[in-house]
Amino acid sequence: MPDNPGAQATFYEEPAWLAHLNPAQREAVTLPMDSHGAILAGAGTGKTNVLTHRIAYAIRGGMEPYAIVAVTFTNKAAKEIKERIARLVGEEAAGKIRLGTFHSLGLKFLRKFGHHIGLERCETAAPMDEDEAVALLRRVMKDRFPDTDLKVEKPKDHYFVISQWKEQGLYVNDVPVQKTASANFTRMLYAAYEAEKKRSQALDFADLVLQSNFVLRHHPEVAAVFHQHLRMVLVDEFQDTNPIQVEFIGHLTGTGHSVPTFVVGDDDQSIYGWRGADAGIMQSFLKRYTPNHLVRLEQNYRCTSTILDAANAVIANNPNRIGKRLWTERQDVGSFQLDIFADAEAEAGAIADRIRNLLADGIPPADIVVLYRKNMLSRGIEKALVFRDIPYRIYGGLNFFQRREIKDALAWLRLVQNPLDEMALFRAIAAPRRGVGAKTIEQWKTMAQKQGVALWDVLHSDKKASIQSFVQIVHRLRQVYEAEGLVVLVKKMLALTKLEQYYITAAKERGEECAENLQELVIAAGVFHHEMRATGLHMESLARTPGDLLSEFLADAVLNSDQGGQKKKEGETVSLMTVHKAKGLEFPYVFLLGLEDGEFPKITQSGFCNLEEERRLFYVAVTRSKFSLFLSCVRNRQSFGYTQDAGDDEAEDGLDSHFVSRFVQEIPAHLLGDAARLVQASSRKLVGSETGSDGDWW
DNA sequence: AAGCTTAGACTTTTT
DNA sequence: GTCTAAGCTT
Repeated sequence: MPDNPGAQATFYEEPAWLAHLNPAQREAVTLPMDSHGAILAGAGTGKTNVLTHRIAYAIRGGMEPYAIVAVTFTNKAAKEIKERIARLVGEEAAGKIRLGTFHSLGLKFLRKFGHHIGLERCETAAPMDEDEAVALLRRVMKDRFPDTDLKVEKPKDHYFVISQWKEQGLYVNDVPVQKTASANFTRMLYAAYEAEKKRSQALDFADLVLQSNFVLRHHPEVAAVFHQHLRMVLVDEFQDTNPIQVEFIGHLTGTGHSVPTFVVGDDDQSIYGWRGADAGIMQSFLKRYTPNHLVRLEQNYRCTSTILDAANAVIANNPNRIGKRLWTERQDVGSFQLDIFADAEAEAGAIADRIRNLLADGIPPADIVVLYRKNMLSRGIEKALVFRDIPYRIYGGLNFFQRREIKDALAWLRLVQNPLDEMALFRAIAAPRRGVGAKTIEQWKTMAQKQGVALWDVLHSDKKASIQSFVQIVHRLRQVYEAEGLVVLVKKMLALTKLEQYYITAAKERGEECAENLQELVIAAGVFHHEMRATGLHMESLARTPGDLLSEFLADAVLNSDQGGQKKKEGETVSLMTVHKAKGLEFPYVFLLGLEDGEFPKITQSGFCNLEEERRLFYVAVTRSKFSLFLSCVRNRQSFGYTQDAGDDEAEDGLDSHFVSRFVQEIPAHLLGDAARLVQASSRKLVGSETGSDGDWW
């Protein structure tokens, strides 16, 4: 390193700006720049701080910002990291770092190099969302396998399996012959799905990474450009990466992993196994990327010792950990309690009351979060909060860009961006209705095929007035966009298509809401425009193509779909989210509800349960709390409008038997106080029920 | 082709 | 209970 000052400059020992870091953090930040590093960072141990300081350390040492790639798992994390780096090295340098999620980096890559896989107009490409991908598969099934009963062979199920294969890195020809007829049918569908996708120039989520890998594999000259220019690759939340993402990283770091790679993660917080992530990925990194340094961050700055004791005790039940134990210097106790309610209504009411009291005591709403295992559980709390006039914000669930009216509007925008987008065409032409249905489209399709032209060209020769006006609107909007930009385009689109009036009359009670959402879309476009202006490029990337605003906006609507469209501002509301969404976040007051065994851990109807992953999920939930943690469960929880009893026999103190989550029972009794007695009463039935270490357990 | 009615699914987590 | 898709009617 010393004899190569140009590329790596001088890295001094413990500069003053690193003085506030603890020894382990400082060691991680200042690891030799020419070796790989794996940072095992427990919850609340300053993981992001280490990552951002490592980047700043490199830049201050003379590394060019654009020689650094940093990959995160969510857009939110990318944004936060960028802001924090900006504070360390300034906006300009921070803006040059190639930072983004795997998917946004993959998209940027394909926008530049997609022509290698036959992607036309690749520079403005955008992926389909999941609904569209499933719809495409359904169409394939109908066209190619018309005898299939779609109620038996559900498109969604097949899409799920195909996605799993793709996340594992299996291309069509890599999937082995399956054991069951149904699985082999999926295998056939995979090929047909890929063919149709290619024909219609569409991409699904997995393609963003998988197809990028394909290009990098088969075009070493492209890959070479990256590892020649890159000096450092960093991966956040490395425990959640799946095989195709690991391969993507491998392509960037080059043959023999010549580019120093710095991964940060926590095997105890690996909660995306269902998406192909392998909790053992940290271990295999240590084997494959050598030489390397492993640094453990175990001092926790977030939680009280009570909460840490509980979290450590629960996670200790997982075998196969790299192993670490969080500790804190904090002496304050906060509060930690469990409540058991009769039903979900009582639970929601009690939580909402408690939140109201906290707010009355002057606690800012932004300090409070309600966490749950699955989105559906937000409903009860929502109701209770609305009843008490408490402002809240739901993260995740059905998001803004997935609403029907918004998707219709986006279809118009997509058509303006690319008239050859057939899916957008079908959607836009029916919103509002203009006398075109399945039959007409079939005719057009055959006509297009016969003449060897695009569907869009066929529309031009149609003499019907409604079709002509449709075509005219698209052309007119294109001119509007080119002359006046994105925001005016969205406004004019609503005006010319009369979508708002259409929904007000057609959607009845929901009409007003639809119209409001469409107005919200104008605002979202304005915000997006503003952000792009402010930051130069929204998604910094490997392939920094300038890209036009419309195609960036459309891609953002798919890749970053949970942002935007929320009327209440962040910071003024209580937060509601799933535990998955909460990873990486922290709140002084955390409510964790729905802690019934079978719900959390989730046990499927077939009896399957990935107990270790569920336990990690519980560990993530508990360690979000900076001060207070309120756990709760109910004896009866309704689902689908029906009441289901939790247990059929009763313990002597009137409680149903096995309903409290086994994870709660793994918490040392002395930490739970009064509630421990109740838990113990319900735990007798559970003794010995845990058989296997993971996977199926009964 | 559009609008209405009904049947069935959804409920694990997300880019 | 709520939402969507398929089926039936106009």
